[in-house]
Amino acid sequence: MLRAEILAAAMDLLTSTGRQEDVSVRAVAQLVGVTAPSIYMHFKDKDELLDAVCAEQFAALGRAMEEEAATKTDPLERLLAQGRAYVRFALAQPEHYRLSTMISRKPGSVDEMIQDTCFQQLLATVEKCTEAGIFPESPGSNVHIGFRLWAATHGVASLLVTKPWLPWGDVDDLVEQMLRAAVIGNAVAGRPERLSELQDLGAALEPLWAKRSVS
Amino acid sequence: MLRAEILAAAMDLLTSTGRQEDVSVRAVAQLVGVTAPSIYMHFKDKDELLDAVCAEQFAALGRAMEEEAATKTDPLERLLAQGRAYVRFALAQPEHYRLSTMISRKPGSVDEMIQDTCFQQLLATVEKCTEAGIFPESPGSNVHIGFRLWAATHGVASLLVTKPWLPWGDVDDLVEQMLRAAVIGNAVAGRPERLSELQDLGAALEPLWAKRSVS
DNA sequence: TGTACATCAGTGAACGCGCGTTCACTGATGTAC
DNA sequence: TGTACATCAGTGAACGCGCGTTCACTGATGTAC
Repeated sequence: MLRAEILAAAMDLLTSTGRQEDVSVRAVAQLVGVTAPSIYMHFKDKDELLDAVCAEQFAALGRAMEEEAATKTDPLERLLAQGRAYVRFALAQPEHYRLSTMISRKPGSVDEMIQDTCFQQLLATVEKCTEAGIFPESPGSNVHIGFRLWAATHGVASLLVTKPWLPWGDVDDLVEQMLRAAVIGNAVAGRPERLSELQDLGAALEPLWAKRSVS
Repeated sequence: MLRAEILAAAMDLLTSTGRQEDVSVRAVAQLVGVTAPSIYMHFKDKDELLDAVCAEQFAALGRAMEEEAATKTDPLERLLAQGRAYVRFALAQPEHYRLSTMISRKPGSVDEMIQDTCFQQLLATVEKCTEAGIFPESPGSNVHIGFRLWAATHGVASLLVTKPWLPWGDVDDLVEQMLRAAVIGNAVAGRPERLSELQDLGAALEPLWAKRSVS
């Protein structure tokens, strides 16, 4: 038996039961066709197994984002493509997404590095966008923008995953609008002078920069 | 013993252990100073108790948002205030927030109505903003904008709660920027003609409306 | 005022369960001579 | 080619545990006469 088989079984189990708490060492073993103690030949304990599941999940997410982004050359298009891939991926395997992003796993785990890879990918695209003049530039601003775009994307993915029964309307539309609003918002925010170009709309938005400094 | 005492104990336990899975019927009973079976005089089962915890949580969130919003009259200021209150509330009781928004509880539960109350509050402010000309108007657009603003706010709250060790920088700043970007994005998105007012920035953002219709 | 009774919140013991994990073991496989 | 031995993935039984929940019960309190 291979470590990979156990990992695959754990992921399948998460998909088929749809409940993280139903993934027990015993159930995984049974699915592999092996007795429970065998698992411990490949994983120190259950936590290590779940960490591996998360790592695998993030690795796959990274691949999905890369694949989708590869179809575009324009940096802005790439950014949107990555966002779409992210949400689509989350919705395809909701329980995996929940496990990876909504359950606190120890920060020192394997997954952190791979998770970071996903973010680096996003960050690279943000940098390209900044070079193209889409986002404002200041020290560290790309990372901040990256975090905010991630938060926006995660926000919509996460709500769709945990509250699928709400009347979201057309999901593709929601995601598209969400991503665009996030891009536009981050492009314009932090540049009050651009807002004033929007004439009366800029005036309506005036409280956004009137009372607080925007770093 | 009162039902309210049990509820309070359950909420305290969630705070003090910081782990949802440590909230057992037995532990709650012990904290109240009562034996486990007594719980069943006030709650049908564990699920009903957790549902009540969620409901209480959303009720408190609603109060926090209302309180914060009450300090502002300008609709845009109110919107930002509600967002700030939301995130602050989530960060004050991270495990409560996780339980309420990241664990799938049955949609038919008590909490749905109260949860809806929070959203209605946000929606009312969005409507006022639309009337003030901040957001574009089309059938159902206020609800869509409400969902997107919620997603943005939840996104940042949720990441801060589940991944507090990431280098977010100053949290207040992050939240403020996030909320502003969300507002601006939703104000401008869906009105391509406004984007073109942004001159060269508008040109850079051109892919956002060039290839797809924005409803 | 005193007794009999009903009410009912709370008790203590027990149920069956599935869990993660351990341990000494088996038995097939590959290698050395 | 045949025998002796080492390796080691996988086994089966068992451990202790905490869980949600049930059940017949107790014992304090309030009411009726």
